[in-house]
Amino acid sequence: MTAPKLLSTDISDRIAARIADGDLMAGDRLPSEAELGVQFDCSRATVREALKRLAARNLIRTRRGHAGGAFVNRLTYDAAVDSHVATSTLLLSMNAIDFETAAEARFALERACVDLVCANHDHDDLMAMKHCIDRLSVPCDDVAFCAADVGFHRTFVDAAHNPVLSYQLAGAIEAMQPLMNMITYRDRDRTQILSLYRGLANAVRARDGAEASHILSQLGRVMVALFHSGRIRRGHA
Amino acid sequence: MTAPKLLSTDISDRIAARIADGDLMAGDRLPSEAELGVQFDCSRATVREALKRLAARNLIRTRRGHAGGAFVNRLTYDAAVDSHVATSTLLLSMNAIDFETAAEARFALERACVDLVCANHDHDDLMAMKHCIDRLSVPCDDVAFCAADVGFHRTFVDAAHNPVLSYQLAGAIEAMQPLMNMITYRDRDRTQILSLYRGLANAVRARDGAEASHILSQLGRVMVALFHSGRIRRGHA
DNA sequence: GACAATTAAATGTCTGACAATTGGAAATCG
DNA sequence: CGATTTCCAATTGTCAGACATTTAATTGTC
Repeated sequence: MTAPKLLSTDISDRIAARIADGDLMAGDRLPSEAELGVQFDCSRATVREALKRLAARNLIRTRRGHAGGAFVNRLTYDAAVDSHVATSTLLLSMNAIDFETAAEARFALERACVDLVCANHDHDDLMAMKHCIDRLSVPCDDVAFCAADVGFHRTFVDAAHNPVLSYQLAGAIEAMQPLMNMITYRDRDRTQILSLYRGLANAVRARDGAEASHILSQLGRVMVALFHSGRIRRGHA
Repeated sequence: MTAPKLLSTDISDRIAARIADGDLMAGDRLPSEAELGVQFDCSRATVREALKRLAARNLIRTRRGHAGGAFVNRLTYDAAVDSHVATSTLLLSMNAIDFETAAEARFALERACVDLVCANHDHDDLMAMKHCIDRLSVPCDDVAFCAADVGFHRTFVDAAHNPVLSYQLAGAIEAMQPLMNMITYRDRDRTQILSLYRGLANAVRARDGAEASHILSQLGRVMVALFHSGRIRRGHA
């Protein structure tokens, strides 16, 4: 007694399999909804529900009009990052992950980038990091500070010049933002964090991986300490 | 002139936002399709398309029958890993990532786990790693070898005892399997890899992070060399 | 040849209906 | 009274047909 598969899920699974197998390539056009209805021997409404599933997974996009229809999507890095971030955020929020676990994972992952960042970064990366630090230096509310903070970390990761790494890390970094948003930063907290960021940027410039790694570990400890020092706002944005 | 949002996507986005905000909690029941149709002033068909989108993203599940309806899902780690793996696999396959880039990212990420694995592993983890090595030691075809290989790496990562890390890494590890499946392993290749795995397991047992990290770097180089040595099968499974 | 009107093809939405499933309530039987 | 069966109502799953909307190609006109 397996689950009696619903018709619409069966259809979407079959089409998804053809895409994953490379049978349907990016850019290919699927038959029209009416034709698919004939092929799968079901109504257009059922086909549509199957297509909506695929569209939600970013596997296809639909265009209306004369030469419209459903087309197999090329999955871009941006779309994949969006999807990854959304899933990660929901996972953390729905499973009551404690801050230590999330922070431990995040800073471990960022340390994983250190060697590549030191090896591959260029002048533009350093400028981008400096720009983020400048943004963090001006007075602003906690939410804006956290948003700029996320920007700094993503800039750091991108400096590894490895898109797969950037994609994977984006999920970990962005998903932590809701947790970080709960922290109320005092001025001296911000000063301390900024000082560590400047140190990190300098270590990267000097291509000193050991120092950069060390600073990231410190950062992790500082964030956990901040979180546990009681300065927690309740009721997120 | 932003994109003229479709009604059904607008509805699914609004419901998704309520879930992400914690307004709708796991287990909560949404109004029936008919009621939602009244609320959003649209037909049931449109509501259904919106709900199918949410179902495809694992945000809700639907039950038929008397006390049925759409219920907010608790996003489990397993479901999140499945989604992450599917997205990562598609991303790599559709964007023609070169093996170096993917391998560089993967082994960097695994090195990120080394310290935690050495610190947190227990006896069960060591046994699980040994079991995977045993499976890799028996003669088998390349596909089975790769599958067992994936098992070893996931066991290693899980030994860090950080579910967030396991979740993130699963995407990187599993997504590389199709690329790994293209390699044809000679006996001496397998011997070399197994020897490195045994060394890794021993380093973990000895909680020697530096040695484990070193072995992982070696592994990365070996895999890239194997891939570039011309022993590539074409036409994946 | 350039521009406007027409048209055809396709998706987006609506309406109404029926089938399938499920949980609970009512009826029945021991 | 208690256990079992039957029935019923609520809800999703599917179907059929229609109309609205959008878009690109075609045709017609100047």
